[in-house]
Amino acid sequence: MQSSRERYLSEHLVFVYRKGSGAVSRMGVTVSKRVAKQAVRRNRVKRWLREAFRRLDLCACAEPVDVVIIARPSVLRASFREVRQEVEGFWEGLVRTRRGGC
RNA sequence: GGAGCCGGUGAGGCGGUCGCCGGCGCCCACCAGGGCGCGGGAGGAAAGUCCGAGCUCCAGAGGGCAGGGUGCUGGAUAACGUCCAGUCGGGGUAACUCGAAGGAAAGUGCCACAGAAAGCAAACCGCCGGUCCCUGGCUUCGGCCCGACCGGUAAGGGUGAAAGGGUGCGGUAAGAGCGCACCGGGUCCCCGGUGACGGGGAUCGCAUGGUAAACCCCACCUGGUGCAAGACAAUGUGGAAGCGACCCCCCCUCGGGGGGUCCGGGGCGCCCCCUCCGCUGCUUCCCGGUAGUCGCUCGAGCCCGCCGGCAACGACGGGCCUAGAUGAAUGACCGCCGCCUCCCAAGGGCAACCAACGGAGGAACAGAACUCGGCUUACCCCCGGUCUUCGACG
RNA sequence: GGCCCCAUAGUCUAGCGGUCAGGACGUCGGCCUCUCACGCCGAAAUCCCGGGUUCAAUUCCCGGUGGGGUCA
Repeated sequence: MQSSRERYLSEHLVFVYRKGSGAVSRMGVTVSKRVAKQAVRRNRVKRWLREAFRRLDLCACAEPVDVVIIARPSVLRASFREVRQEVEGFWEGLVRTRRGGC
């Protein structure tokens, strides 16, 4: 995944993605210790990202996509609402190029 | 009312919607798996990994050495560097709290700079006594001062973190435990206490500074390894190295088996005891590949009652089952109630003060990773104590 | 998750408990030179932080913080 050239950057997040190999779109999360030393803060960011991804309309995209979301240290200052908007912004930009249904 | 001390089984509650991870039951399915229902799902520190245990493997965990740890006393405990009760010594007005708190007459080392001198006594300035008159000064010509030499002195000055008990009086040429009083200290005896130690008496003018979180001595404890331990499976007919010497006995054709001595190796610091291995499959190392199942949650467990004990804790009886993930599960949103701080102030009270309604804000530190017992560190707030203290008022 | 190390000028490092914490490279200032280089002189450190032991701590002890290594 890391070798994929397709990337999308937002204020607090980095999205690395490529055409998916499975039947449905999948996602992975990277929250390093650089983001926060405390495990509880890293876990909260991961839960936010998983929750935001779960609420996307995955059927909007023509082909399945694998994406890795990397958190930047600035997410700690953001709220769940902001994080969710960034994920939705990424997904809408992706869907615009690959319109379709399930 | 303010400030504080100690303790705590507390760490918002209820309801709803969408999700996540295990368990149990039923159903569907050849399998992979899926559906429905019920029930469970982070902490007091889950953290740091600083101690102690269980458990695991190293054949055994047996002796010694090295290394490490602990260090007032008595008890608690599976154990501890923890806890409880006390002793002594600091801190605080107090409630209370803190203390690596054995030994410096077993030995060794160190004590920089400064200072005369730093551990054994020692005289730089000074003080005092004696002798001398070469030099200088004064002279009433006897001498005197300065000085030199010899001796006494630890009271004063100065140095230092520290200078051989402290203060006062007497004493003396000047001084000095030289003598006395009080304080401190050593030795011995008696009494109380299991003991640390405390109290009392006698006696010694007092000799031998500090440092052991310097080496060390004494007492006690301690084998290593850590669940990525370890077990089973899956995966390569992969590569390299090792498998010794001699003697005796038996079956006796080649050959095979057993025993002994030495040698080599393993036994996770070293040595010993003991023990295992030394050729047709094992050991060690390297390279490639795979991260599956178990270990994995019922345990020195939690709650209640009662008894023993000042207490830590223990005995008995009854009840309960309370997370098991593996790139790693608890999140998102909404409603109501409750909590804290500040503002406003109806009202209550003799007063200090308290305070309804309303408004604004806040709710910490932090996420199990084999499991327990502690310690340490982080942290808004809340509750309790016939707790302490200060202020105001009656 | 377990275990084990390290921390000293900008960087890499020395440092029996005792004055001014030593050295190399680099940086800055000055001298030398017509200028640069070389050379010479000089400057810059909370010894990671907080306690304790000691007369005295970079050093010894305890507790934190931040880095690094290793183990299926």
